[in-house]
Amino acid sequence: MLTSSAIYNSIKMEAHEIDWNSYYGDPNEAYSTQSSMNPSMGGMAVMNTYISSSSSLPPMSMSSYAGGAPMGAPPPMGAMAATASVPLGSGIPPLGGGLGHMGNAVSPGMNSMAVAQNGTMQTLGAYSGVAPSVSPLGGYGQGGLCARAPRDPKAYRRNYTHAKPPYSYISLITMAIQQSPNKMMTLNEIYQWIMDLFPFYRQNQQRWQNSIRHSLSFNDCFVKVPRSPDKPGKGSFWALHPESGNMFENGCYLRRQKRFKCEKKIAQKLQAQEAARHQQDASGHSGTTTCVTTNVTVTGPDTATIGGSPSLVDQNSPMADMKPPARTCLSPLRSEHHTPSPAQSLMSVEPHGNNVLQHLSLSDSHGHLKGRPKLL
DNA sequence: TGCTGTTTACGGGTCG
DNA sequence: CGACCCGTAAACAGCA
Repeated sequence: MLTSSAIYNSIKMEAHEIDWNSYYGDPNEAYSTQSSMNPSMGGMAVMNTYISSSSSLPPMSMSSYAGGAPMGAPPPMGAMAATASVPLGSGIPPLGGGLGHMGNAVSPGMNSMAVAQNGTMQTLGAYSGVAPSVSPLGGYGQGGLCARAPRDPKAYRRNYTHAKPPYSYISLITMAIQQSPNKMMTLNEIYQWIMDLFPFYRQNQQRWQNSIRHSLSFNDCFVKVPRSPDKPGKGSFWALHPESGNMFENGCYLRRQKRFKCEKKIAQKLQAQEAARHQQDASGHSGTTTCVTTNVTVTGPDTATIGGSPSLVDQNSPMADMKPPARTCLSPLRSEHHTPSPAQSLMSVEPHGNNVLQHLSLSDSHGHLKGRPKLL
């Protein structure tokens, strides 16, 4: 069984390591850790109530997740441990055995919330180590790091349930997608998943949902998977770019170490801009007979979209050049064991029955992680 | 009409 | 201090 200290040791903290157990010494505190609920939870000792418990969940229509695995009401924490086919803490690698691993290890019947919570369990380890500047806690709860103690700590802690989680939207989306059976979700499912887990996001929905949409579109690490004709509905599925695997290194979901960028996509964008510039130049020199030729290659309606049609992912498509990342398993979303990459997962559910993403695993990658190559 | 998706812009925070 | 990441707002287009 993993002890909380084992989890602490296994996760690279964003900043300082804080012993929340000692801070929340009072088990009756609203924000005490939940290890007392079930000893078998092991590492759950570091879990706090940023994650919604079942009791706090309002009745809401649970959408059916991709793959048809219905998401029921989250079970109590104790039930989670009891229903998990893999005893929590026993088969989980000390590092990198988070969402991705659990998402595949648990029985399909086990609701995805449990998986998510299991996965977040480790994430919260990093969470508890969040730097004051990053955490919504501010200086709160930082023990010796606390710049100014709240006048009424208990009252503060009670509001803590609905405090904003320290995860970026990209992290949340990544977690949501990773925990889904098919490693892809619709926009609405992502909304639901986030709201189910984090009460904070049940308010101001317009604001953060706009950010979610922006994140999905703007970040190359998310790819759109069109619906199959036999699965009509609104919106496409969203999956993780196969190359985006190590955005969150060392289990830290607070801030990406590297930003995933698809080089080919960038190149195409530059080419398009170049072409536009040439065209503008050409029109500006309309008196001349100069013939401007460009090398712009049209690769499809949306270079970030995959699986739309057999011809969509061709050799010119950025997706055609993707391959599963070399997994050294640093993120809790990935497993030491062979967790199917998002691409591999998608292969089994590709809407049109084409192994579109097979391309991804066969050809060289043009995707890369841009940004700080160095870890914390 | 509302949702989904894309894009641009801007400001704040973090890191080397 | 610059580069980068992130959150937010907003405008716009397409679609069910």
